[in-house]
Amino acid sequence: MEEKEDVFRRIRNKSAEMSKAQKKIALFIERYPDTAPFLTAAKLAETAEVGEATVVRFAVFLGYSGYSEMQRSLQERMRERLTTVDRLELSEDVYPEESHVAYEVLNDDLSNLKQTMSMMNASSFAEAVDRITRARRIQVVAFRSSHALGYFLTFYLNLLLQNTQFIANSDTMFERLSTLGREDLVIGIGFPRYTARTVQALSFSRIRNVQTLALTDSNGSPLAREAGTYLVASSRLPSFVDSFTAPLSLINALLTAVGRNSKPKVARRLRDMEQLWDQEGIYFPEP
Amino acid sequence: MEEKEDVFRRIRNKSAEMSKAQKKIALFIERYPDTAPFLTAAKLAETAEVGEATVVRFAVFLGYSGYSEMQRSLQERMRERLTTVDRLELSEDVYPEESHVAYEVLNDDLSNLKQTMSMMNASSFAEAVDRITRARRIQVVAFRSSHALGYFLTFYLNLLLQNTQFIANSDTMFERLSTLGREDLVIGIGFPRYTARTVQALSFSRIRNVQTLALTDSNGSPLAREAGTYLVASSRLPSFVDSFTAPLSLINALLTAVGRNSKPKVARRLRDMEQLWDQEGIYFPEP
DNA sequence: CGTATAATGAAATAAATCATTCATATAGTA
DNA sequence: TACTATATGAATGATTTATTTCATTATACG
Repeated sequence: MEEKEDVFRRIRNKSAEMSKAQKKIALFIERYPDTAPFLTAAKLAETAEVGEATVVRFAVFLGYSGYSEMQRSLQERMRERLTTVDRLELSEDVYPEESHVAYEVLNDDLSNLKQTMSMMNASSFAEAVDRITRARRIQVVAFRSSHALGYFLTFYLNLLLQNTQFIANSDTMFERLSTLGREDLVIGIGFPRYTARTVQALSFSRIRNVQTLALTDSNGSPLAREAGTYLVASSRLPSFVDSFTAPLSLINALLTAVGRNSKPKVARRLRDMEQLWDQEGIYFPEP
Repeated sequence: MEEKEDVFRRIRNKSAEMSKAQKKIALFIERYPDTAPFLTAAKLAETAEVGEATVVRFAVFLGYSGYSEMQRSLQERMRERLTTVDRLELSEDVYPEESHVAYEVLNDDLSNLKQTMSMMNASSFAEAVDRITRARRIQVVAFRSSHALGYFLTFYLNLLLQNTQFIANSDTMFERLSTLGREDLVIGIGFPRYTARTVQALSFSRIRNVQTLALTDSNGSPLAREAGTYLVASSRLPSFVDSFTAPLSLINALLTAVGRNSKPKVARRLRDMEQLWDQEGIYFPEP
């Protein structure tokens, strides 16, 4: 089969010899591949903050006869992407052998997310957000493969509230837990096969009247039994790996909610960070 | 919020009062929803075998100001189709106020996954799996919020291959990278705002003929430019958090593929680990 | 069957969009 | 720093595309 010379490949091949303004255009197209195909040359120029003529020259530079031809190519490519996604729902066998696994797994994670959405308990979620927002100190407990989730949650909670610590190995766990009181919160994260220590952390804290929140995979999980509030996210995959995709998304949701909830305190801090990011970044404004 | 009045709904509502030629147009749009948005009025007229004027009148008949507006509506709809999951459209209203954020975020992560699937490059994926499988030693480089992803990937690669190390702070990075050779692999993970060190790790390694693989958010990412092979996963959220849901799912896919690739070796290893875990009581006993 | 009414499409006109020009700005080099 | 080569964008011209007009054809109805 003929080598596929779509816009994105051409951009990649020629990116070395691009001028400043051309790079702006390239970056925009790459970052917004489903907006670009519909834009007129003028609109694209405006959004990428370059002159209209430069956009046209960019198309020629990539080897097209003009802007129109490049646009058609972008549209063609978008149509292909769409059929790829749609076909997925029909049959998995259509995909080339070498990437079949990828579609399988991503598709299962799609299901995990949908499942999680439909199982979501609104009041538990609200309660979780409330507890996090009010807590004096927060300890996140997550071992082994859940470590990644715990780290992520801790990282962002500290960005928001500056009161969170991460317990990632069990050596000093109980010492640290025993410093907590009833205004503090322990967040335990555990998925099959559940780590015994995480369950212990929750029950230990609950007995001592420390608030507890669990992120786990089902209502029947041992963590759910021990925690004052718990949230559920599916993690099944036809693989030896457990999928933390849905739990991670749930954590995104929690963080976003906490961020919006504690507006006055957090808002300025976030705005400062945004500014910092803007200054340092080479990002395009959203289309 | 205003009821979503897309072209297809309008067509259905008005199909009773359509004339013969209008029915032709409606049928074409419904049958070729991913071609129609790109056609000019003349082309659409030709393909549907009606006059050009009739096409324009059809748009007005549906309540648009003209053909252009209908076309924009079709394009809008097409863009949404690429990311939105139809089945869930209903449930938005079902979500109560207090957990609406959750709905929003999880739904956006669904979009991210879908987007990632549609952008997936099959041959790059296969190449990535191959490089991981063949590598003598693997170094994973991931800083700041990508840390969680890096940790997760390292954790499982070690489970599978026992040859992976994680570079999470930059102090000793170059020392460690300089011990690698052409049979080794560096995996860089970076999302906006990209950490300069991660990019440096990749370019440093590439120059020294060490194999490189990047996980990043778009073709335009600086990591993509530096890496021998790169995989793309969307990470956009309307929040201060970046979403690593799709990247995580991609990592799941990589791990699963690597696991299946090296079956006999891995299977025994996994069995051994299970035994070990059982003996040490790391995991909570299954009920 | 004949007339009134609505629908249709080819062609003319209006609007939008693309491509080119040229004066100015920027980057690279001696 | 001054000079050259290159890149850039506002303005203009060319082309494509949408809309309107109007003569013709199809349809409904007494």
